[in-house]
Amino acid sequence: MKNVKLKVNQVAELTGVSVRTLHHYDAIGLLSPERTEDSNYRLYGEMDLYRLQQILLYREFDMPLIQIKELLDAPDYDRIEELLKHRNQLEERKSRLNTLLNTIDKTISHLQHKTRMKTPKELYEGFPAELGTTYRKEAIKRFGKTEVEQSEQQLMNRGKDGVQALVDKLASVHRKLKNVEELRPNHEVVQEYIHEHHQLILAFWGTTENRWEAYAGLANTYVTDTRFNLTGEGYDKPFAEFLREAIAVYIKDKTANNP
Amino acid sequence: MKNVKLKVNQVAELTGVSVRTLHHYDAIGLLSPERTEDSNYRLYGEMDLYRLQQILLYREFDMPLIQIKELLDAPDYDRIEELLKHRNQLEERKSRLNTLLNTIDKTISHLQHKTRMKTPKELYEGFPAELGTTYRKEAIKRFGKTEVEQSEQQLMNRGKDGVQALVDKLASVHRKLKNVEELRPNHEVVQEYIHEHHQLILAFWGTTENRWEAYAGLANTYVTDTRFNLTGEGYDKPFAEFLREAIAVYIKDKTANNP
DNA sequence: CAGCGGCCTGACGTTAGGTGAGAGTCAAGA
DNA sequence: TCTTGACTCTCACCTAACGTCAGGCCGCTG
Repeated sequence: MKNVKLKVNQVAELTGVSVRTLHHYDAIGLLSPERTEDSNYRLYGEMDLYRLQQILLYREFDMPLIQIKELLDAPDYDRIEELLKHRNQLEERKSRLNTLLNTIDKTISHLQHKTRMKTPKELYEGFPAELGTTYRKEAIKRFGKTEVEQSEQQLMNRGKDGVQALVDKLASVHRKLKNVEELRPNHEVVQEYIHEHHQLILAFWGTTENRWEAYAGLANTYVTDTRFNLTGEGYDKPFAEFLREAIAVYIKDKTANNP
Repeated sequence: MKNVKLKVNQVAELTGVSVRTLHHYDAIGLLSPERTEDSNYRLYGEMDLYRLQQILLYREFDMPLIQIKELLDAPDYDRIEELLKHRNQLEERKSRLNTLLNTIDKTISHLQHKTRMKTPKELYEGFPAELGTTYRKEAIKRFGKTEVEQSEQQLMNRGKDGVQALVDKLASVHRKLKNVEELRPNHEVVQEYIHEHHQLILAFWGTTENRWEAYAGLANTYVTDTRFNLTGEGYDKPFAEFLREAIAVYIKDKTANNP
């Protein structure tokens, strides 16, 4: 007969529970092993380990520890009764969960109907000019109708608020860029913002594929097309040129790293 | 436009939440209504009530309040995402519950097989020796086969659980008696335990009729038959003699009072 | 003006441990 | 032999979502 006597850490590693948990079980009298004479260390014997196994089993059932304690101190026939009771509770929880899942589905669907839109026309309302209907025509020429319509569908799936979020974020990035207009176009911070800008443009295009030529073309349009109102204060040529430079740096950097 | 302004108790009755809950939601900044100028009472307006409705909806989904707070302060499209995440969590919980139900069923079935019995043979397995098969033969000689079989049927009608309960209780009484072995056999406490013992033995005999001679015979057998293992630690003659004396006192006392 | 009900804040308890802090213990290396 | 690091102990505060007092303020009514 092996006289196993394990200390807390050994038990913890053996069973996967934390030392604190063992302390706790001792504190509430659920599992109180003997102690060493002098140092007062906890020593777990075979019986203790068996009891711990039982505890972990019942704990798996989401049973409160106090109830587990009663259960383990009761004979088998009482345990069956308790387990049956507990089983019923679990069954109730399950049916409640099913109800919850249904309700949550309804809620989601409701929210989607509230925010989903149906036509591309609706989509382009409130769009930034550089990505509006004019761009759409050019895009169809360049990428083909099918792909453009796919992008539009992608965007519409974001829901009205989702698209608005993109629009807002783009405006925000423009503002941030305007604030660092005095820096070199290849400045770290500027390039960081340009990266954000690029990601947003890609989102508008409904793609994650890097269309460097298109992006460069967009940068160019900022300068040549006076209709653009990036900062909300009219056409700003110096800023547009700053942007074009910064974007050029960004593209050169990216295509150099991932040719 | 009606300018509803409700106090905590009115809101509580209207919505079914407790006043304390409203205080709590205020404390964590989830729902902070305006206050009256002088008395600092909380006043809930229409918007507050609507927000409370939302809170209760999401709370139904077992969503932590902190998360509900973020959700309600976020636009619709973010909500959908959060709800979808949360839906997944619920789905995981559900599948975990199913696993739990299976495991608990196995455990119950295991315990039942451990304790269930079908035949008198099985009945006597795990029986205390003084009431086991040997006793049965003697009992038939003394009381007749019919009556013994009736007793057995009685016992089996208690169900597997019930019989095990009796066995356990008898063992428990033995232990309690062992603990007071040092007292006089006519000590109040000892006699109280002997009374419990007597009741249990009568239950095993499937009768409520006082068979004093049989009980005295049993007490005698404790001493003479070395197979008996009352304390779970082998034959214990001094303890058996203590028991015989105590039972003798008990019988004398009872027959004196109810001749 | 006293009393009563409603309201307030503050504080402690609940579960099943997590996360230290401060101190004692043990075995091994310098 | 002393020191160091790993391990252990207890004490005690923290979590979520409130329940449950306790002590004190407010307003309305007899």
